[in-house]
Amino acid sequence: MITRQSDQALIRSVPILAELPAHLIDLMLVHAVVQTVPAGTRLFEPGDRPTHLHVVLSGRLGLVAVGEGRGEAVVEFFTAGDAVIAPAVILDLPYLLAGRVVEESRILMLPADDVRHLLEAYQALSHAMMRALARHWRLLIRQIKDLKLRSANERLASYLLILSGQRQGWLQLQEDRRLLAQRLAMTPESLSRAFAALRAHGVVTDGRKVLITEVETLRRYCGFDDLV
Amino acid sequence: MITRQSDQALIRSVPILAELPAHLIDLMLVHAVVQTVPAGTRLFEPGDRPTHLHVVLSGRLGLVAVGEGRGEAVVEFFTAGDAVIAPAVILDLPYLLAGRVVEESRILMLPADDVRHLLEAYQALSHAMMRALARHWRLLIRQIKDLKLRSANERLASYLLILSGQRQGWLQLQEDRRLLAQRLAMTPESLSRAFAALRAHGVVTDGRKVLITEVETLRRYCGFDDLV
DNA sequence: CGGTTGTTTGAGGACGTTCAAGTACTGTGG
DNA sequence: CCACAGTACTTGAACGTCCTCAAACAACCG
Repeated sequence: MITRQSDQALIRSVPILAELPAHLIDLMLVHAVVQTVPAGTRLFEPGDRPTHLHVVLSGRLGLVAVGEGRGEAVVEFFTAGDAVIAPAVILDLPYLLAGRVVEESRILMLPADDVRHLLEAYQALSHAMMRALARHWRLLIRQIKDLKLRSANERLASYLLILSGQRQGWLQLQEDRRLLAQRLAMTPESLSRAFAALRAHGVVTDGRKVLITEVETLRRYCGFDDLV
Repeated sequence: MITRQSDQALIRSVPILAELPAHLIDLMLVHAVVQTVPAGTRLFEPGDRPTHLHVVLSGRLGLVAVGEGRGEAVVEFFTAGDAVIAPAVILDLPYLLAGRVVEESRILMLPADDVRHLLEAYQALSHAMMRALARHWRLLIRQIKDLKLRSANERLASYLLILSGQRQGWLQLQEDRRLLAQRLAMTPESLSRAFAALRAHGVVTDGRKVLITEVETLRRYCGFDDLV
């Protein structure tokens, strides 16, 4: 039962739900609950069977690859509106990644069985889910391109350009350096050096604030392509 | 118009089509054509708008990331039954990758407009497509984990274990060393050294044939996890 | 104020690339 | 049948990138 009015509003603006007819949204929410979870919470671990589809209403959550004895890496951050690892829920297969709450978040939890049944029954829902997966698929491709073709410095440059929308000006990093390093597949030390290196290419830093002074220089430095 | 009997059989065993009612398959094939394309054919380049959904009926095709001045990398190989870059077709957005035919293939080409219309109209189709995307999503995740957490040698070991189904015995590489190196994000030289290194962990090679003698040794070496 | 945590800097080393040479296999034409 | 060229793969040496380890520094908080 969803009680808070603010949650109701947030839920109806989630991409996979936004365009659904109201009665279908209500159906999805029958057994749904919303939880406030503090930073550090581990929602699930690799190998767990998904019991719920988690949807981030607010806050921030990291998908973490755990390599026994090989450290951890962040595959992606999820924020408001993202459905977390729908593929595991859809296919009813164990998670490949861990879900860690990075800053306090409100999470909508939809029972996995309900989701699967509704996906089979309702055209509008499976179509919305398909499009959400397609969009996310492209994010992963962009990341694989980065990992295979770019150096550590270039990966940081590319990440900053995407964050900034390729516009000159200040932007605010949402993660601390350690997490950002794990997302960019490098150590915190290398990240620090990468920021230092980018000073020569139009990037100034001040704590978690970053100023991009020369977008074009930075774009050329990392071979940024405009493919959306 | 699809004339060959053998194509008809292949088409009906493609995952996204297999479970559809016959009349829906017929609808999808109204404007479809099947082409035989030789190795080396470039089906599309990054930035191209998708005109067709390509489905591989036989042969082999590589999805290639092109980094201006940074070389090329293979993101994934596609073989019989795979629908090639459905996300670009679904969203009607430019390709992020190039499609290159690696060995002579027969390709089913479905007009993109038709595919999008049918995806909107038919529950069975969007559901099948959603599941196909979810499965492929997990492949990409596994690759990102490899790239972020494993060394070059370990990536090769992991690739061989997946190819072999984790069974002892001979297996046949389908790609030449250069392409395999591009798939594993290393140079052909490093790949050669990686094969040499794996000799100490239960792997023997003879041209494109590879013998895994000690599955367990190899699993431990690369920290292989069983998550399906 | 000391302790904790997050970031930077430096030195040394491991992993992987680059460049260069060498070997093996293939098909071609004499 | 052999000489030759072309391709695929391997091996070696030097170099560069990034990691590891260690220390220094800053900010924050009890």
